[in-house]
Amino acid sequence: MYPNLLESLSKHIALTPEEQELVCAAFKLRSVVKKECLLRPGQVFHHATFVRKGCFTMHTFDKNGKASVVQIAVEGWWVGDIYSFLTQKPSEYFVEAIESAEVLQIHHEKLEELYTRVPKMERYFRILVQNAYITFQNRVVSSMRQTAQERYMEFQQTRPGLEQRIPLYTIASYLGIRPEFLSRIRKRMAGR
Amino acid sequence: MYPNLLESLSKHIALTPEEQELVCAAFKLRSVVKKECLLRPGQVFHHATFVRKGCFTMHTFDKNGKASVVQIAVEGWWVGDIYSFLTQKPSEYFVEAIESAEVLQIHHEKLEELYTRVPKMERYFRILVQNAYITFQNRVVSSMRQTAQERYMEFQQTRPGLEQRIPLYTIASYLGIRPEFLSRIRKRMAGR
DNA sequence: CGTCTATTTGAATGTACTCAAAAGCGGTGG
DNA sequence: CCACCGCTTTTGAGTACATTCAAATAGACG
Repeated sequence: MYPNLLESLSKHIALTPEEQELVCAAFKLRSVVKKECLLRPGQVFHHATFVRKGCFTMHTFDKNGKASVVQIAVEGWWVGDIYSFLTQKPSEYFVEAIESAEVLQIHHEKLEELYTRVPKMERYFRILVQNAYITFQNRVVSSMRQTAQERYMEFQQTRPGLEQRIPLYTIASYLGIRPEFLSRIRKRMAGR
Repeated sequence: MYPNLLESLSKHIALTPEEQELVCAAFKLRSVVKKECLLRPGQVFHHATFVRKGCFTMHTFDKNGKASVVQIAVEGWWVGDIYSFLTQKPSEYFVEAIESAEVLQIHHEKLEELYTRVPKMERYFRILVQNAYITFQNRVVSSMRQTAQERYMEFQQTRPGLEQRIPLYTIASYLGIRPEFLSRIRKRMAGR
């Protein structure tokens, strides 16, 4: 049994004890060392992946070799390329552990099977996709109307504790700015 | 029967003639005059809405009264706040006709009913959400690594014909820039 | 035609980036 | 335990991209 997974599920669906067992039995625990990649461009993201411990980023590199961080996931979050998982088409992204981590994974096929036994899970994953969708829509809107500093302050509020845990350059890339500039923003906010 | 709706459905699912009838019968045709709103902030988006003719934007205004255009939809597209529709929660957006238009609409409840008769439709709408999701994810990434001019050129390619059809300030807002600047970009691209 | 709105232009400004270099920091091996 | 290495963060100076504000021009519609 995986209490943190169940807790996350319980936010959207109510499972009976039997269903909880079925669900947990379907997932496998996997350890991931720092800098290990769960996904590389060209690969299909085969496993729905719940972070039990540690921290991941999903990112790509542009032609100049600069990273764009699309997603940051810590304990209690799902990580990975949702689109590649749903369509089982190759991804364009890296999914990389930036701390040593533990994840709970279920293979795409096995999830389909689980849906037939625990249909509520289908609802859960549908809600997950909806939320991911709204997250990106909001990110588009806030990148249109907010300055880098405003986006950084929003980041601090919505993702408390992350700044002291992950490198500055990762946050900068997530916010769509250069590390040098985030450094200046921090200095400015500290009041010199 | 609505041929353009059926054509759009056929891109992802194959319907029998009987199913096609069922589906078309479930939709209602509605005329919309220029500047009319199908949705305003605070309202729930009750109808899945397919554009048969004309053009719509989905947008909000920030505290300074500046619009942010989140979506532009023409014939053959679906329009509206997917999140509000799926969750039946109030929206934060306007959905406005920028040309007089005709849409095909199905109420949220009636769609649920249609799902039981034509289960393939559930698949169709799931794919629609996935595509909307990937669209926004790509927009986040391209706003991180591209200049305004590059985004504009991408827009021209992915949405051919739209530039001569909708106002410059709408495109500018969609791209996240000011109209004056888009005007300069166009001038620059025309070669003086 | 006149009015209203949309677009263009100019000048000044601000926000964020580039490049280069210095400083800080953590780990590793002598 | 300290010196050194590699990587991250900070700092400085110059620049590019995009905005602001104001005014002029162009287009659309009645």
